Amino acid sequence: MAPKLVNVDQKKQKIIEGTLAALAKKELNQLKIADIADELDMGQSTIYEYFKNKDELIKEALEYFLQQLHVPEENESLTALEELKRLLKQVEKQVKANKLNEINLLIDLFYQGIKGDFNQLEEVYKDYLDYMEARIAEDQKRGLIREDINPQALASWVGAVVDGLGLQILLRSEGFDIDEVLGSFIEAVEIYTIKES
Amino acid sequence: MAPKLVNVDQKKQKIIEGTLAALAKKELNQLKIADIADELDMGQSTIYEYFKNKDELIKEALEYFLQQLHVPEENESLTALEELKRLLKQVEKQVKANKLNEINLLIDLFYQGIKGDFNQLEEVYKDYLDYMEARIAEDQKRGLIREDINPQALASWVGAVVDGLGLQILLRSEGFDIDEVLGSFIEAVEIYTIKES
Amino acid sequence: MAPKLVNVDQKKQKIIEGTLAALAKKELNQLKIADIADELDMGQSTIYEYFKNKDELIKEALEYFLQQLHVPEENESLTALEELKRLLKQVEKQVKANKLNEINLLIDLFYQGIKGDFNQLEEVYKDYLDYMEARIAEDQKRGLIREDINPQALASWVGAVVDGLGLQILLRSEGFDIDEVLGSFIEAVEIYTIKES
Amino acid sequence: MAPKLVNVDQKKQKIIEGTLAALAKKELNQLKIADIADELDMGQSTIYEYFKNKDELIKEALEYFLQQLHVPEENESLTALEELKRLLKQVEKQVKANKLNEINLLIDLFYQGIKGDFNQLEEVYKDYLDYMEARIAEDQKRGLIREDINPQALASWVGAVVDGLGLQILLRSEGFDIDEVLGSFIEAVEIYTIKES
DNA sequence: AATGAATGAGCCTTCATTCAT
DNA sequence: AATGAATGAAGGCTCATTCAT
Repeated sequence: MAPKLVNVDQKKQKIIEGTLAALAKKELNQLKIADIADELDMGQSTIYEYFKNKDELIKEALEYFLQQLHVPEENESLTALEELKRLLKQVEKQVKANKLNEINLLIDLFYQGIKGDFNQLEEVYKDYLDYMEARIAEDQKRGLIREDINPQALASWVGAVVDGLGLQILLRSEGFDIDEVLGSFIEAVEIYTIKES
Repeated sequence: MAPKLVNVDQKKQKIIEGTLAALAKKELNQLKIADIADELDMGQSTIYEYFKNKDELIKEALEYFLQQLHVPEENESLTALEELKRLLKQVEKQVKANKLNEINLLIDLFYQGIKGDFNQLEEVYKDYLDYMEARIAEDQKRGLIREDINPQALASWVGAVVDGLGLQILLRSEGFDIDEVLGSFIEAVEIYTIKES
Repeated sequence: MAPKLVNVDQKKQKIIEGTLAALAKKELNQLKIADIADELDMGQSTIYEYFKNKDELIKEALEYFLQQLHVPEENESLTALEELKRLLKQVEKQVKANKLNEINLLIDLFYQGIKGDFNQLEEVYKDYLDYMEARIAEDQKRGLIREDINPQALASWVGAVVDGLGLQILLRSEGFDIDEVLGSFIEAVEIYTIKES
Repeated sequence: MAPKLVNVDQKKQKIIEGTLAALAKKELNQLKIADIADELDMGQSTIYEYFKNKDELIKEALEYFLQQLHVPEENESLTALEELKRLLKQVEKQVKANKLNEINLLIDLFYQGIKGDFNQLEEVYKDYLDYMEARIAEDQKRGLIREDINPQALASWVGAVVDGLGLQILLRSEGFDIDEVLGSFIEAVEIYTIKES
């Protein structure tokens, strides 16, 4: 009679999900181990059977969260502009669905990343900009985007707007018409990039 | 007969500066009163003679920091584009002078603001965007900017790019050519806004 | 498999008793959490697992102490005079057993109550006087006590003497013959209350 | 030109009065040196020029307060009953004038005395009971009080009632008819003590 | 003599983490 | 494997007291 074996990874996964669920209710700033244990209906010490310490858990949870945001592979055939629209639409959707939690969590994530407590972010962020840069370069080959544009530079500030808008959304409770803003931005990018005949 | 008199505001100022200096060495997250006292070579309790509590001190320090970033009044005659260039130049200067501390502190500031621990930020940020919006609207009157552009929307995403680039600067240690990025961005804004004859 | 289980109420009880024991050695005024923890040979933080804060603990400890002083229900058939004698006998016993700690603690209790830091006392004290008043009224019905006596007034000053004597006992180290005092007082009450034929 | 000399005792007196004034507004428990300095409109450190430390100041202030309560010498020809009535009348007056501050301060005083932080009290209290005892003994000689009463015992419980009533007054906000209580008590003492013919 | 300024010692409380079952 | 129980370490804040002028 083999003892009941629990798949460790499965359990870690559960705890990570509980952590994210707890983060949806409380700032990372003041998230306690007790909150996570409560969320999971589990003893605090159990968490320590699967994670060395709180930092480790938070790190893995944020990593997992990042992965889930990742661009689906199937989209790789999109043009840069389409990809940007897709991305902005996603932001718009989150705002309209009032799922500010996710944006909020992203802010935490950036914060941790910048502060050096979450090195994964740098890598992931770079991957994301590289991906955007690759789309742009390809579009240039296809003749959809002016060749004299530096793909890396464009990817950089286009990516920046997404992050910056995230901040604004959280910061400005009123007088923020997201449709107008996104529309205006897209238009500017189109005018700037599109090869004039 | 007369005991030593200290200019209270001056002393508060000193403590605030010490706080900012301490913040240059340690995250706001984990900044202790002891750190500030050490930085100032002063007893912890002395700080409490001038500030009600830690939160108050942090708040005033961040406020002071914000004020120093503020646009000089004399610039009010700048066009929107000039103002944007001025702003970007300031960012560029900070980066090149390797004064990342300031940007870093700005990040803390945003973070605190978003988390609701520093309400001033919302106001200041709104002021800033309003200012930019006013510049744009005026330029439209002067015929420098296309009239069909929504000033608020433009101000919004232009501001977002600046913020987003700040994040990127801190996040990407290499492969980030700031001149290229800023140049490209400025160019896009020019093309988008300039009234075609 | 099963972790150590502790009866929470039992543990709280232990801590309360430790608190009272610590109070026997140190004034409530200057009783520190550390004193209680030391008394119990326990970490300070453990106390906070069972009590929200120091005030709460003190409150519950004093409540418990008060309860233990409470009149046994079986005595409810006593006459007012018998009840008074019982009460005074209890005081006498405490004095002779040199259990001044208890009286001392009562003083703390009164002090806290008067200062408004321990609202229970007012209630308990009122209950006690009400009980005495009821005994008196009943005795009046039975014809044991003169009807023209105001039961509430009598209960009031009879109760007062008990408290006042407590003070005296603690204050006067010598020249205090408790038997004489109690005897004299009882006699006065008898003469005053007994219905003359 | 002689330097301005301040009568030290006069200054100490002022500080003591300020302390009592401050005590009228705040519990002894939580009276800070700063409160006293504020009350006197004086720097904290000045107090330390006249008193070694806080304890010393409090002690002297309470002593002064006690002295002021003292029985006027001219009353020494009163009978015990008259003296008791005078005392109770004083209590009644304080209650009706809503000058609970004084009673409150007396409580503090007793508390400090009992706790051993204010040894003067024991002495003063003993003096007071001795005085009452002497009155009683004299009345016995004059034939006003039954000779078989132990003067010390009577003085003791009569004093106790007065103290106990002070506690009750502070403790019971309502349902306390002071006239009734004092009347009943006086009556009992009269009946008990008066020599029956 | 007077006092503004500075401060060290101390206490309550929180929380991540360990231990014992 | 799971967890209830225990706790050490740390930090914010108060306040009596001292120092320098």
